Amino acid sequence: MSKKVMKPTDAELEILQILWMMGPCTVRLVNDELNKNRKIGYTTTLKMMQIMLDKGMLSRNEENRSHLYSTLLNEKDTQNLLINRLVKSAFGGSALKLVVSALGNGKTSKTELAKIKDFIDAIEERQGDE
Amino acid sequence: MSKKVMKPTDAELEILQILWMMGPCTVRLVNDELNKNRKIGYTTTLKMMQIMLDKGMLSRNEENRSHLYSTLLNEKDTQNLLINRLVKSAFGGSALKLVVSALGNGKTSKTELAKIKDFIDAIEERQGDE
DNA sequence: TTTATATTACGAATATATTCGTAGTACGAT
DNA sequence: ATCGTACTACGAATATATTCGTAATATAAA
Repeated sequence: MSKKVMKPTDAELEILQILWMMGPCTVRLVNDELNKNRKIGYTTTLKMMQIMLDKGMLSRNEENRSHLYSTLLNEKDTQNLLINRLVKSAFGGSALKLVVSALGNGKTSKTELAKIKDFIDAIEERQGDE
Repeated sequence: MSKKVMKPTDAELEILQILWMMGPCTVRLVNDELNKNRKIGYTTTLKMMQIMLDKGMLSRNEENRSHLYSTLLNEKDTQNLLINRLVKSAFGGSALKLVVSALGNGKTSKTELAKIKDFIDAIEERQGDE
């Protein structure tokens, strides 16, 4: 049971985000959602989702005339893939540098910073000594 | 004086990383460096760098026959651009989630984790109260 | 000088991503 | 049954990214 992980394109990621957030959707729903951000034709969205189906990123339920699409990509796995790629391709392999860059823009709130420290504490706790 | 920031493609990023690391380089040097990771033809690298020159990502010194290319993209700015895009496109806009994901794979050393906490402390210090 | 080598310029093939139009079909309303 | 609407399938245009071959030219070596 190997988990499916693949690198989505930008347009595919837009669609995945909607499916991750809203669960199984019709093309119509996804297209409406996309159009909140930018103008995009219905058949464009349809084609994209058909391609993603071909690629094995999505599945669909064809019981009804308007099909219900679901994502087959795990959100966290995909996020990890993208982060690891970015760390490798733009930060010389250093996750530290990436984190510093992510936090260093001054836009992260005190609350969030505190949460991150808590999170690190938890990791350290789990790691113990080695 | 607006700083130049643009989104490089994957292949372009490979080249940028080399130039950021090694400073101004000939095509030959960059190509040799690329071939440490994967086979890629000399004229492919040349063409890429010419395209990047067109796009305004690189400049070059033509005094000698073999031109010396330099990057015009600031490393940190580019990193920030890529991170911000990733946060937006895959993490629903939450830098916190990205950081958690980056640190959560268990591959970050105690030393690095400690460094990050120090870094956060420094940010908090700088932010003061608001 | 002649020859061999390294470099640039450039066109073009290939691959991939993104967009949409058209045609066909199912379904509900009249 | 007919019409209008919503949906799917599919081809294809467009854009962009990636790859490399060929030709021209400059430099160095013989």
